[in-house]
Amino acid sequence: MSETSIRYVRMLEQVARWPRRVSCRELREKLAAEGFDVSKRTVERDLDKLSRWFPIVSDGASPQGWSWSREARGFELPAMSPATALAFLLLNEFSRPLLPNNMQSFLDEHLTRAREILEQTEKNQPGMSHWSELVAVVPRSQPLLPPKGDAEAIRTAYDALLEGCLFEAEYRAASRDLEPKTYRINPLGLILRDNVLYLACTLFNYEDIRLLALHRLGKARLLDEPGWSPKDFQLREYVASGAVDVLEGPEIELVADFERDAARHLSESPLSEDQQLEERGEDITRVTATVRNTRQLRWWLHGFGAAVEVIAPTELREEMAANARALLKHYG
Amino acid sequence: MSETSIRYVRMLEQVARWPRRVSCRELREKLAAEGFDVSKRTVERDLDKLSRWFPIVSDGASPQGWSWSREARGFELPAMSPATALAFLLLNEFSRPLLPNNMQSFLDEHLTRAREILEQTEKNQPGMSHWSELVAVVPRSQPLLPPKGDAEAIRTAYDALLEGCLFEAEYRAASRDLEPKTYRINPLGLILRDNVLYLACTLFNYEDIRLLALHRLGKARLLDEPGWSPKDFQLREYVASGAVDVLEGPEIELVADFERDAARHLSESPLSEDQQLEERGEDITRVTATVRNTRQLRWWLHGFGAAVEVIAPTELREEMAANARALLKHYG
DNA sequence: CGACAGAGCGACAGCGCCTGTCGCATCTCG
DNA sequence: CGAGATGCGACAGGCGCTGTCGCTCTGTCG
Repeated sequence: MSETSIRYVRMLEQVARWPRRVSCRELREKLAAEGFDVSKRTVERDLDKLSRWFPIVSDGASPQGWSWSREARGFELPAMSPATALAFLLLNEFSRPLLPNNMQSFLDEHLTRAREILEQTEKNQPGMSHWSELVAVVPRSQPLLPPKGDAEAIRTAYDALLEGCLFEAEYRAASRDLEPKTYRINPLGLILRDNVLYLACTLFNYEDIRLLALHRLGKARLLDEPGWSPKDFQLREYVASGAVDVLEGPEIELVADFERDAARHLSESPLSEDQQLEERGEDITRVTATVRNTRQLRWWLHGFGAAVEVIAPTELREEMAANARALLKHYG
Repeated sequence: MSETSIRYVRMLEQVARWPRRVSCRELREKLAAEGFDVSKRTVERDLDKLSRWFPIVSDGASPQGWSWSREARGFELPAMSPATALAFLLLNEFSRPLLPNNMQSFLDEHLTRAREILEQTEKNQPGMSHWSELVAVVPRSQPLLPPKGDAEAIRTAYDALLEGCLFEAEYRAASRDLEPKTYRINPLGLILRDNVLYLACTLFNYEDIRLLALHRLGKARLLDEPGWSPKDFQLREYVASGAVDVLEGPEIELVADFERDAARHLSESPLSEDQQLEERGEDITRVTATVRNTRQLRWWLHGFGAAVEVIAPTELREEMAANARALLKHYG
């Protein structure tokens, strides 16, 4: 079989979505690296031909820069299966309130495709409910509205992180009235907490690690300077060290008495691999499990209100007791 | 330009991933529907040619069934951008403990691709940290382990829902010792709650809506009978009606005093569009917002422990007070 | 068991698409 | 202003693609 058709497909792969562009010269080199040895003229002709069938465009400059048009509806091979499309929809419903909206935007093209797939599937199955009627999410936690940010600036931060270079951006501090300040930022990693994305980084030439909330960035531009890593920096260790405000405590042996209804779901979604449930009659289930002693744990236990009584460890029980006394002071 | 190359791409689109298969005859009809009028022989030849360049295989039966091989690494056009790949990674980190594992599996091929994209990007940027060092998630809620289910059975449920037909499966009731029973199931919709997927459906010829936990299904097979909708059934309304155990209450005007640190994140991730914050000195922030009166709301308020005092509405305040008294009884 | 329809596939000839080359116009940058 | 690079029209040759034909094989139905 002629290599021609295959070359076309590879060319389409090499052309990236707008605003990234590729020149004929680069394209020819990349193809050569894959074993397709063709003349410059052929590459030019191919791009011209492909642009008649696919939404790829040239910017008209010299040398020409080719890219997939911004709103091009792409596709994948093999095509997304309807079951996967359904999973995407569910994921979207589920994660919308839990994820920063700028992160959602990265998944949008996949969601668009998922909807197309389902619509197509539906055409063969008239009479069924519409796909949007097939999935629903009952949220686990109180939905909070995700913060809005400057999409352009956030993308720049992603790119800088990936390319390992510095960037410059304005940052509005948390206190509202302060003027935004411009920083030279050396990105080290992304941290997602609740529905806020933080960028771990260093500023200017300082060595200390800072956290910037991505949605407070603005007016960003990439710099042509390589990034660097403070010695021995490891994102996971940094997070585990508690710098992000949530202490990863040591493991403890938790013992707590739950009202039976409250404990029921733990039999299917256990707290830990070694969790044990013990019915103690009179509507009480005793739960024993090895868990990390975190703020989340307290939050979760508090959530049950009076439906749970912590038995051990004693320090935790004492904390819960103190909290109960403080609560009663509020409500007299 | 000849239509030949375009036809190849369309053919690759029509061929689905294993175990779904397509025959030469079907393929020819589909191509004809798209305007590619070619002879049967040509389709046969094309498939043979394409299989030399792409991981598509024939099952050897007669008539032959063609599909993308099971472990084929697909690709998409235009290619996934590195920023999107990073978002996928973050999403995966984030959602792993919150989603049923069977749902994760549907996203696996996209994750594989995301990792490839990042690895390729990294090759041009040596010296940077590895991509897995670029993202971290600090969970918002107590991580529970997602329940494990029969992947095959779950996929069958998805397929039945999409194709609008009945299926048959075993179901293990929540009480462990009961024998699994076999049901004829008419799927109506999927509901995700916490990290458990439920299938809204009717059983046999009954009219009443039931919820089955997907991970308790086993030994499923599609039936060749069309599904049906109970009259006036609407998934969203069904969920909103509180059938899924979480009551969607009416809207209330919540007024509550938070400790200042506890309220800080509400300035960026507000409870509602109309939320108002008011500093009341002495480390107290008063929050006013219109929210739904749900169990989640109580859960969320409880989570703060003594760091929040509900002022209005009075019924809710009374509930919180009662809870405080009950708590103190536990801890003496 | 036999007949028939449909599918797979090798062979072949002709058309037309793809390709490298050449030359000229245009653009960019020093 | 000039050198080097890029864009593109023209052209001829080669070979890849296509429909047709015929043979073989498989599965099905009576």
